[in-house]
Amino acid sequence: MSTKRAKLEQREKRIIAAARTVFLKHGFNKAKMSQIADAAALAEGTLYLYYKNKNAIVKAVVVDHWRQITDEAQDALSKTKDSFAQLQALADYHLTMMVKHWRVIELGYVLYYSRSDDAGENAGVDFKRTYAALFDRIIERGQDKGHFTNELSLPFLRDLFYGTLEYAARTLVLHNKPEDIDTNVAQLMAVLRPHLSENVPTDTGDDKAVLKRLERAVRKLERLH
Amino acid sequence: MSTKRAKLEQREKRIIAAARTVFLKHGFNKAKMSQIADAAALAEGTLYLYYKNKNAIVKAVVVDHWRQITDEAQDALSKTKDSFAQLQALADYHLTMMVKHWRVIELGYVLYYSRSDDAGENAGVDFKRTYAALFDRIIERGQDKGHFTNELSLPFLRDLFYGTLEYAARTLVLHNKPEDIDTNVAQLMAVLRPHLSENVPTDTGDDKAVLKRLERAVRKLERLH
Amino acid sequence: MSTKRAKLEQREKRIIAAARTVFLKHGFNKAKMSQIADAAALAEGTLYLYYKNKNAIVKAVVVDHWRQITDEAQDALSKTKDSFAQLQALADYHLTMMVKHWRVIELGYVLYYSRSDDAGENAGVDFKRTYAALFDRIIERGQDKGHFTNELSLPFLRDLFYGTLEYAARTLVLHNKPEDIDTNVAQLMAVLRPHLSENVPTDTGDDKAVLKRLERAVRKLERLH
Amino acid sequence: MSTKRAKLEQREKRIIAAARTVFLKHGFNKAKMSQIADAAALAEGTLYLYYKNKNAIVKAVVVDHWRQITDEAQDALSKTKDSFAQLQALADYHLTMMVKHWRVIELGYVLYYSRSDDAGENAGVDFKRTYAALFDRIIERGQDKGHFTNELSLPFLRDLFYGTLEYAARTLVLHNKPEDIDTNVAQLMAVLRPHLSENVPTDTGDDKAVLKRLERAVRKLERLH
DNA sequence: GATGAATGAGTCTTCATTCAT
DNA sequence: TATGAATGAAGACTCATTCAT
Repeated sequence: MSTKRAKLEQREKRIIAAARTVFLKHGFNKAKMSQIADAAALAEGTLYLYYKNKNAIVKAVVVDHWRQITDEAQDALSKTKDSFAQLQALADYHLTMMVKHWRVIELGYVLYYSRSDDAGENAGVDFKRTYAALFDRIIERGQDKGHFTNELSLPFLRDLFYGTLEYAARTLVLHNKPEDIDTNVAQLMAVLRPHLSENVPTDTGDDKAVLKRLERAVRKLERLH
Repeated sequence: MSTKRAKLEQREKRIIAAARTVFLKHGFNKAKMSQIADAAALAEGTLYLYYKNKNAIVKAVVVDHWRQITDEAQDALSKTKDSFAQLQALADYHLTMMVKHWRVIELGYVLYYSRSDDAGENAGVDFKRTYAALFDRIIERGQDKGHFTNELSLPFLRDLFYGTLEYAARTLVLHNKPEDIDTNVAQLMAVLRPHLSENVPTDTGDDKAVLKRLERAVRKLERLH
Repeated sequence: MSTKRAKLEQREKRIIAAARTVFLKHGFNKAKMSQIADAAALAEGTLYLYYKNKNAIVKAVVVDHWRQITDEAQDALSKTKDSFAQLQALADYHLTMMVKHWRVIELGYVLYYSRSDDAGENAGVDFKRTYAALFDRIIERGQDKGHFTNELSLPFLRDLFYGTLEYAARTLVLHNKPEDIDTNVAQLMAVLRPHLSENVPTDTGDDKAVLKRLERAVRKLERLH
Repeated sequence: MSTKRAKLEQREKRIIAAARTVFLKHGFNKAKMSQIADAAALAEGTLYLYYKNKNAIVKAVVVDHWRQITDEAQDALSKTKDSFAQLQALADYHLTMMVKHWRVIELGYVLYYSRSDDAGENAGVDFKRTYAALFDRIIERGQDKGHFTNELSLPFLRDLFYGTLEYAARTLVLHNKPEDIDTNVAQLMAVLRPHLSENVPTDTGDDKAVLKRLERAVRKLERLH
């Protein structure tokens, strides 16, 4: 019955949701199976009907997360066909997501660094891959269409893109300024543009940027008193 | 007395060195106090004479690591006075170090994400700060000397710099290509140069002089925070 | 109705057969109810419609086994009327069976040594009795017919017979030499013959033994009243 | 310090003693580590300083038992130089011991039938070997001295000897008649003698007929029970 | 100061058994 | 009757930390 299948999936989702909550609150090691069971309103043993062990649960949480944001990101990209605009949309989406789901990302590291003896259990730890490929595709298409140069290597561009945004996210989270997402995205795009677009008469609006920041600085000064 | 002090410090160093080895090999959770004690050729109980608990030891390891690389980086920087060359030297040093000491970095996260109940224990987790400041100083001095523009905000530049390099390091480590350090550094510098150096044929604005002075003023205001 | 009864019994047999397979493969404790259910092509819960619990199933397996080999042994015995030949046939059958079904025998011990709190559950653990009685009957009949002496007590003879064969079976199994069954049987018979057959010049002290037993029998009779 | 070594061994002995008690009372599977710890007046964790796991403890119990009885049996044998007398002494000792320590013997089976994945953990499960060798040595020496024939193979003799005694022990235990040890030993020796001794002058009794009839009468009385 | 044996709280996981469907 | 998903009690084992020597 599709009902059965549906119920099963719903249970799985409930477990994942519960687990995510608990893992985010306590981190992998301090999260207890009993807490997850409680949060999912299930018996502890029941968890093991759906997932082999604690590791399998984190993996499911993380994989689920990346699948979900891959879908969302794809939606965000579909709104424009311009390669550069897509890049900006991805940057925006990524940074927003990172700030919001910071600790899920961290959770992913648990998977990298817990090598189990059971071969095959580590399979599917390439959860980021599809997501990361979104970036690659934008770049490659842009290059195919002749909009982008390939002055910089794709791996480097990717590292620059995601690395910068991850650090930016961390900065924003630590300093508790999630409102600066736009600024960071804008600056990242400013950095990338000349290395992607063919003959961009270096960015106009330079002075405007300065003026904008002046305004903000002034506002802050005003607020300080 | 100074002998006593010296002996104490030496013991501490031996513990840190031992702990670093063990932590790097097994990660925080799988590293056992007994292993650390063995590696330090001390009894387990003795560790507790020098460090309150396991957490205190990781902290010491991480703090020590960052202090050490801060020193080394400073040495690397001292070889030139040209701001851009310094930046390149820092990038080179940082990437090399990251590739080499990848897991120490990861170790640092343990500290962020293990909130102990004991207030104050989490103090001093700003181990990266001094190190990160190296970058800031290069940029600021470059700007002060008029070599660098401040088209991009310092926090953003910092995130771009370290974020890109961390991701690049991860890529190099995962793909096992530590020889590509230079390529990555070169590309990063290529990306940064136009946003730092003055003489790049930026837009042919006339009122540049004014803007420039304005910019510097803004920068200082911003730094005042 | 008899159809119903028949179906029920068939189900029980299927369960027993499945359980035997699983128990033999894994031993009692490592055998899982789920495995038995799988092997019987039934749902786990269904097992409990036929047997109260896991213990009841082992018991059924063991009892069934002994009943079955009792039948087979009886067949083997029916081929001759000579007491000694029957004894040999039984020895041969028993050793062959032991080597083949070694672990079923072990399984029987589980029943002895798992005292359940539920009184009465342990009833009927005398599964071996009927089988062991085969030996007794051969001896007794042989004695009745005057073919066998009773120089040795029946219990002792029984222990000698089965004990020797069980150890022999173990030896054969451990050393993986199931072909030596005949040799062992032959030696056992050689040992028994002089103590059973009349015409053998029996050993001295024989009369004393008889007298002693007479005394004991008398004493018991006295005690009975 | 020999004090240290002594203390260690004493602790081990205390654990073994405690474990033996608990295992005998509950059997392997139902015996809990916590019970053993309690019985040894130690913390549960302490057990693991001395023994790797529960299995290691049973093994130690069983091995210790067999070593001990091997020693005791050797003492018992040393009291005579006559091969046959030694055999009788061994039979007597063995049966007495089996009746007394019945369940320790059973415990040994746990080791046979619990194959661990950890290679080498199963090493030393030949605890019986040295003990069993006592029998072999008596037989072989007897043969060397020309006192024993080798009409029957050594392995068969061994199986006969130990098998019979084990079954006899079980019978005695089950029927709760530990006083019949002598009877069983006597009968076993009676069985073995003609197959070992060279020229036993069997008695040329005349009054056989009388004895025979008496025997039958006794047998029937005995059967009446 | 140094030791390392002892501690025991803490947790994942298993699996016989139940019961709603 | 049959099912099999859900249960939850139970237990082996780990390891950071303590403390008597």
